[in-house]
Amino acid sequence: MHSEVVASRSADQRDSSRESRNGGSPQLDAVSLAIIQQLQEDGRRPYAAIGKAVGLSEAAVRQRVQKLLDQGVMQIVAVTDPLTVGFRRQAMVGINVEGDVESIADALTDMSEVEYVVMTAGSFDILAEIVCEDDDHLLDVINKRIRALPGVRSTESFVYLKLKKQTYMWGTR
Amino acid sequence: MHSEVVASRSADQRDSSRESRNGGSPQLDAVSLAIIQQLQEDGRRPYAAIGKAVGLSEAAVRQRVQKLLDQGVMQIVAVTDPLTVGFRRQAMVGINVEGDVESIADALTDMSEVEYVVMTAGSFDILAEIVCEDDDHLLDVINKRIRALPGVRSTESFVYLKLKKQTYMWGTR
DNA sequence: ACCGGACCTTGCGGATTTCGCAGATGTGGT
DNA sequence: ACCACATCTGCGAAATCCGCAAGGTCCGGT
Repeated sequence: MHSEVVASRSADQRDSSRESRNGGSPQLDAVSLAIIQQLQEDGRRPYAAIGKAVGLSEAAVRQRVQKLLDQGVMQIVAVTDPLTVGFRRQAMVGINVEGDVESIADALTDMSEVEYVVMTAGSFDILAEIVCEDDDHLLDVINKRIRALPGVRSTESFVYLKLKKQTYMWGTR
Repeated sequence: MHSEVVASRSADQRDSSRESRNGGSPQLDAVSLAIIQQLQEDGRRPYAAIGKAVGLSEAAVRQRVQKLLDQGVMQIVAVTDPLTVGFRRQAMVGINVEGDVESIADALTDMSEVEYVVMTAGSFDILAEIVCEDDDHLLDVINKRIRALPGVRSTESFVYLKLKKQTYMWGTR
């Protein structure tokens, strides 16, 4: 039979009851974690190779991956460096709102230039990341479109000077 | 022969000289953009299917994708929802620095809990996103590790209440 | 006008991967 | 004990990947 992790597999599986002690919706066991880890290194890695690495058959890996995708636990996608794709201006915008915060957040979500929207506790109600082609574009989005939303009390912008880190390695620790 | 886009293909390719008017380092033409778009929808989509969609042969798509990966223009990876993977506390931290900003940014980059680091213009010198398992963990990272860095003058935290949008759709517009 | 380079196409096998299904195996509920 | 359910394994069959070779076209340089 194949390799390293195999011996302890059946035990590991039973562990899934324990792992499910995370509060997340569809509980993840150690094996699924390992699979995700593999796919975080290379989203196109073949199922057989993953199976060998985590101690599962090719078919089993396939089923797990499919379920993880169906459940929305993960997705396999191409991610790009905004700079090389022609977006030269980015900014984080802190927003303060009067009235319904969530409806403002929804409005931001509908803007294609807005890459990231999160409601927060602290001196901002919402943080939104904006990706634009140039300064004009950025100015337009912030001043004409965001500030124009009814209920937006104030905004503060943090223009990106240099992106130092950007990982997609959740669950890898 | 195959299908829709074929007729206008040779013309499209010649357009690539125009598209290269973006300032990005390794200029991207419209076809590569379209390929990226396909892989943003499904990172495992077969080359033949992509070729049909963008009007290229399977072999050509294969070569392009390989080059895009080699050049670091894009990567194909699994991305997960932090919540379901067991990280229940996230925050954005604004940091003010005295002295060398970049060395502080580098120090943050080395922390595994720090998912995102960017140097900014505005009332913060650095923004860092932190992903933690629970409140204790978050508190530890912010108070014990970040504030402990020599040169960090002050920090302000924005704990995430609700993530509303998170896309990886750059270049898709 | 000519050549070289970059890129695409078509075509082709062979190795690899994907995919569906049937047959274990283990677990929990009644 | 027995059944329902979930999961894993083990296959072939089909599809995909991958390298390679032989052109073709367009462009820029000399």
